[in-house]
Amino acid sequence: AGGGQRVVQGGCAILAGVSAPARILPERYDPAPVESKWQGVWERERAFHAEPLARDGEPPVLPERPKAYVLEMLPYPSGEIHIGHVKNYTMGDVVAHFRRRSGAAVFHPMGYDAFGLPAENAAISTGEPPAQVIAENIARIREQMRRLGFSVDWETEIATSDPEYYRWTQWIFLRLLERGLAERREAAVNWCPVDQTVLANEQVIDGRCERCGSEVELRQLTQWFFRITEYAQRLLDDMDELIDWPERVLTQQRNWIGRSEGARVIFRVQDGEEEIPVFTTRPDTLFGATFFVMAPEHPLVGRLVEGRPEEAAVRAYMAAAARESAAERGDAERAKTGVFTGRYVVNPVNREPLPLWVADYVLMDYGTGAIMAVPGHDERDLAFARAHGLPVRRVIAAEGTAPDAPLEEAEPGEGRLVNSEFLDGMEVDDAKRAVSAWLEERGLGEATVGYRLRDWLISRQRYWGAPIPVIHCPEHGVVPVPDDQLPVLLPPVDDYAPKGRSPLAARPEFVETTCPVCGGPARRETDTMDTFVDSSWYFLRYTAPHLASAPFGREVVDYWLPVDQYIGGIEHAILHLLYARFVVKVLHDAGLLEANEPFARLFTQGMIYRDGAKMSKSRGNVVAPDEYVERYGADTLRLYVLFMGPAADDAEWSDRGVEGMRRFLDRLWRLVGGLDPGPPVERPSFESLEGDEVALALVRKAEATVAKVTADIAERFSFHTAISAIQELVNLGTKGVSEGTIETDRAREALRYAAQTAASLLFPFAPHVASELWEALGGEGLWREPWPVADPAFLERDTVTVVVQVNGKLRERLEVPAGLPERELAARARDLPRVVQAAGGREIVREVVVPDRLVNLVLG
RNA sequence: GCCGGAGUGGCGGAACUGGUAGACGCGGAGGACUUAAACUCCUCCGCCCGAGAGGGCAUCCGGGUUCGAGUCCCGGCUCCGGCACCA
Repeated sequence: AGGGQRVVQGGCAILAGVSAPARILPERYDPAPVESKWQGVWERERAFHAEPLARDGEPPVLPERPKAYVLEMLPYPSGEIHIGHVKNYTMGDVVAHFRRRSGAAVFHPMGYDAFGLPAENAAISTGEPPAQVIAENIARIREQMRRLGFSVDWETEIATSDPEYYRWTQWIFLRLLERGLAERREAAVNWCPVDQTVLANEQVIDGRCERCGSEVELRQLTQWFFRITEYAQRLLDDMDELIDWPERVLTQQRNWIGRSEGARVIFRVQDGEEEIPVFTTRPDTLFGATFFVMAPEHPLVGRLVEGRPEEAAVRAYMAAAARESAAERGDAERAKTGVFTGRYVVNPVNREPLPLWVADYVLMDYGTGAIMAVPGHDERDLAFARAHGLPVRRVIAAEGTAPDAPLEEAEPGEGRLVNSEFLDGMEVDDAKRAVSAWLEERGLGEATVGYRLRDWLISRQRYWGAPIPVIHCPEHGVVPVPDDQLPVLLPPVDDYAPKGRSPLAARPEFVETTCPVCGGPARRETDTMDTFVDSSWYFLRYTAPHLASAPFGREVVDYWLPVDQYIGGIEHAILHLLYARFVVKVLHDAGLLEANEPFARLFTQGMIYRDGAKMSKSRGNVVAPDEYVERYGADTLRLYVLFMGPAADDAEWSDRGVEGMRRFLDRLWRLVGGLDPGPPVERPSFESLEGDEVALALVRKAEATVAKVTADIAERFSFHTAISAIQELVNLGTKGVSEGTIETDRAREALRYAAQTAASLLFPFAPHVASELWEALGGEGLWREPWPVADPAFLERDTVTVVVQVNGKLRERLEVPAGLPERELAARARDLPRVVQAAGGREIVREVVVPDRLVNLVLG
């Protein structure tokens, strides 16, 4: 379409002669100019900036409007964004736009999880410094996101590797240190031999490094831990009350925390003073204990065997256990090995001496590192007893089983206690309570709870992270860096390749310092923090991105938190999502924050596959977002990633599907482009459309679509059905045009109204093209246009289709006025020829009538 | 083994409170437009029988509840995710 056609609009139709009619849009939909135009408009108008933010020396003004903090998990700037990010950020954008137009103050920030191994490894491979690599990647990612048109508030953008940010990561570390929740101690820890650093338990998957996949070793090292185990119960309890999360994520966290109820029972070493407590979930089987086992790492083992004939064998066993990998150690199928120590412990309930063994099937970091072995009722203990010729005793007998019946396998659970003195005859649960009470009265134990969760190991022997802000003084031990000396800046180094100790240790000018307490010479801690520490509080910092006096402002953070809708990948179910909950609870307990939970609602998206496989560069099946933006436009891509299927499910990529989505936008573009110029129309009243079936059908469909799309976004997170509803509306409009049924003025107005509605509803998904269409239809600023509300008059029908069944089988459909009385409905149904035929003369014994829906005639 | 989720056309999926199974899209078949093609538009497509009218069978399998079940209950199968030598 040429520019000359605009003349027609100016009333010079005569001069323009018989040339093409006025067009409100170019003939063809070309996304590129449309998208850059609207991106420019939104940027100039600061359309998506939200207040309040915390600023130094400026008290915040809190809005009266309801707030909505909409957040997606921030990306790692280790390369470009991939198609999974597009899906993630588009979902967030839909919610943000929807809430904004529904009247909420919407906070929708973005940042970069910029510290950590991915960025550092990228730097190592390119030879550039990590800071430079991530700066380049951030610039590229930011540009990609802009081209996708996300309604992000770029004024609050942060990167966790920025000193302005990690200063406060260090500050938070110090608050944990103050509260006794950060602790340096020796423990058997996971060591990745390729990445040359320790890992948290959460970062070991099936005995392998979460990042590089290599088999993890166990090493005895002194490391920094966050005592997340102190919060195990609260992390569990608050799941039920405070947060609305997908069941599978909650289940994963529950499994990970692994609560089990049981008892602590104290065993005394025979001929010695040592007391060795055990944790058991089956204190009722205490009389069935026939031996006792300690983990090879148990600190008491050395002392117990010292100077004894068994010492050499035990020490050899301990050394062998220390060489095992995490996977070997965890393998339940392996033969049960162990050595006898020559010592005995005394069973507190019956004074029976039990031989004390050391075996690697007992783990040091669960329970107490020692167990009472009950081979009659525990599979592992039975395997060990059989391998080493130890006795097996029955203490639980199922109904009809003799107390001395032999045990073929470890029998758990149901039955009554036998061979157990004062417990005999009790049910298992009663016996548990009875024995716990008995032990407690005598100071020999008590009922207690065990957790599988381990403390969070946060130190890393790698360069690209926030330095742990403490100083080691020969006089004063571990001394925190004073708050006013933060940040402890990450020094530039030449060689940050992993060597098994922090590269910071090779910089004397970094390491050598003075003790803040005594001023004497001291050494800085050289380990850096796990990146999951950085990302455990970033959503707080967004509310105060440049605040210099504090990590966040109390009033502002209390206004925005908790995040109303958080969206991200399921892979963080027990990493980031658990850590962030923990850190927020700690800050809450420290009185720094009102919120007790960071994320009120969570949505976890599915993965996108291609050719039946996970996308990867090596497979060559990666979908590059930029190429699709180039070819089809950002709006098409955004729509397609949400249309693929339920947002929570995995989905298979299809280029044909993308083309189909583009065809839909082309169709809508042509529909709107064929309309006349003019101002937007109001919704016609229901009465005014009486008698005009075409007009009525269009407005009805428009209103039904409003209701459907609103519910799908707000209540169901069902974006693919919302999009298909808009497609139905558009299809009805294009069908009317192609069939030539839009003949009356009322019908033309209704079509225009339907097109406006389609553009309005499409906006959260495809904001550029929707804005352009809206403008073409005479509207302006669709991003601030109130979200439509359906008129209920159009949702009610005056005629309805009633289904007629005979014996539950569909036989006929009946078009009747809505609200027809039951008797009338049944009478009409009975007389239908097909019903009569189906009945075949048999008597109707029952009529089930659901008004406006169905009649079911039951034959005798 | 324990915990959680899921099984619907050729494919992705829809059916939200037990009431028309298959919306929307992909794919396929036929047609219109075109010199031709692309684009676009129209019609049809769960399976089986039937020329048709119509009928039968269909939501993983087997039972059950109900006038009526993809949806609820019981039993089983398969797949996916988490935990697992955790005492």
